[in-house]
Amino acid sequence: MSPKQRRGAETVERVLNAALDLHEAGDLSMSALVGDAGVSSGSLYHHFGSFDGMRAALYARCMGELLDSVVEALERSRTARTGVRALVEAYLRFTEERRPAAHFVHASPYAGFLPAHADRIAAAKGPRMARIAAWLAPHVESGEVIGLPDPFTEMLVIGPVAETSRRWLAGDPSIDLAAAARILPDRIWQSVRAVP
Amino acid sequence: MSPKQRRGAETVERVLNAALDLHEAGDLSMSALVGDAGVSSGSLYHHFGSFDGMRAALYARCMGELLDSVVEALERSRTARTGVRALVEAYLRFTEERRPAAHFVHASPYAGFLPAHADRIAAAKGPRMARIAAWLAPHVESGEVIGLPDPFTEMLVIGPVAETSRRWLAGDPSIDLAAAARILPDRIWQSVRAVP
DNA sequence: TGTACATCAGTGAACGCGCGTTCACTGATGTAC
DNA sequence: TGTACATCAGTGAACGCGCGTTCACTGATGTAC
Repeated sequence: MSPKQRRGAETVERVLNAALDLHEAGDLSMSALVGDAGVSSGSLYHHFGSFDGMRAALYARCMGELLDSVVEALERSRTARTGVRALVEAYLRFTEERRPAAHFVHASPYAGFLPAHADRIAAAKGPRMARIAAWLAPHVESGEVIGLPDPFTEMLVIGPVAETSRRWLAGDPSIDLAAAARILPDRIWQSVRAVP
Repeated sequence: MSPKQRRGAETVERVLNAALDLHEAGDLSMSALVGDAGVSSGSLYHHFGSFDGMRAALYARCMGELLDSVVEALERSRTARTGVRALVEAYLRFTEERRPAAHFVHASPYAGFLPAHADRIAAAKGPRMARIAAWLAPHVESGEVIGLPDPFTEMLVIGPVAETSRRWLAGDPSIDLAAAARILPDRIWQSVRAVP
């Protein structure tokens, strides 16, 4: 189902870009997408199998990009403290600079198309999450970061940042992402550091 | 638009209950709702004005209930530390015990019906949020809780809990709400306490 | 270098379905006198 | 206590619309010999 020719890969890109724009405008549908991307519905089915398949592909791409920028920031950091700070800042920067992608990522979890394409999503998330875990492990072992059962360190770090992004994306005028980038990193660090 | 007779109030309740069940089953639509609630579409329009109006009413009800249980837990606590703990536990308990309501609250923010009914939502949230703020203020003034610009204390407390709930609601098997209730309160407290 | 052929990519009219909405109407409830 | 009347509550057939999907087809690309 993934494109075998250069022409096909370009079409897929064009469709996903148009879909992201349409979703940001609150008007993503098959007919609108076919119009904006300049592609026939048949071609869209050729590449994605279904409309939901297209949405799953778009979700995998956006989520992959978000995790990439987070992982990149993380792997540039040496200490646990600067790593947490860099991760938080990268997440917030992605939200601001790539608003449509961040919006789609946050809007999708209950959209219903994820369960049917769980494998594709896992393929996009898995390797990146593994790199995050690999980065974190030595800092837990060294006693800088508290060791918690599996997803809770992630919840503590991602939780406040994701909630802040979500509110900003929903148009809450009381959210200032720049202020969040100043305030949240230190506070989040306090929640995951190991105090001997 | 709110019911003037007892009969009307009962119908509204019956409709909202059926709608919540249908949403939990992933099948909330006008026709399904009319069938399950045993009400005509005309009656539904009489009370809610539109399908989206009905969803806004359901959201306001669920969000009000969630905030009520959180506020109640908070106001039973005297110290800042036990308050944060009680809030986190109440939120997680609500997620587990009132799954359909929690699910609807988390699934709605990007559904598109909220902006058009913002006033109704604000009426449900406002008073409860004010009580939370009123509870918090003296603990900030006394120097127990760090004073942060407006929504950031909320982000730090709600963020990890909301993210945990969301994952659990989405069916993530790695999330254990009981473990979350054991681990998160202390860690969240570390993120908002003022260390002199 | 040229041609045959399999596969990939793309077309777009047509389809059925289920959605939310409307409206002219009947029945129930409560109040005024 | 009884009756008239305004308002609230509820009915359900009918409607139009836009949705995602299908399919028989043509055109483009790349490979083998």
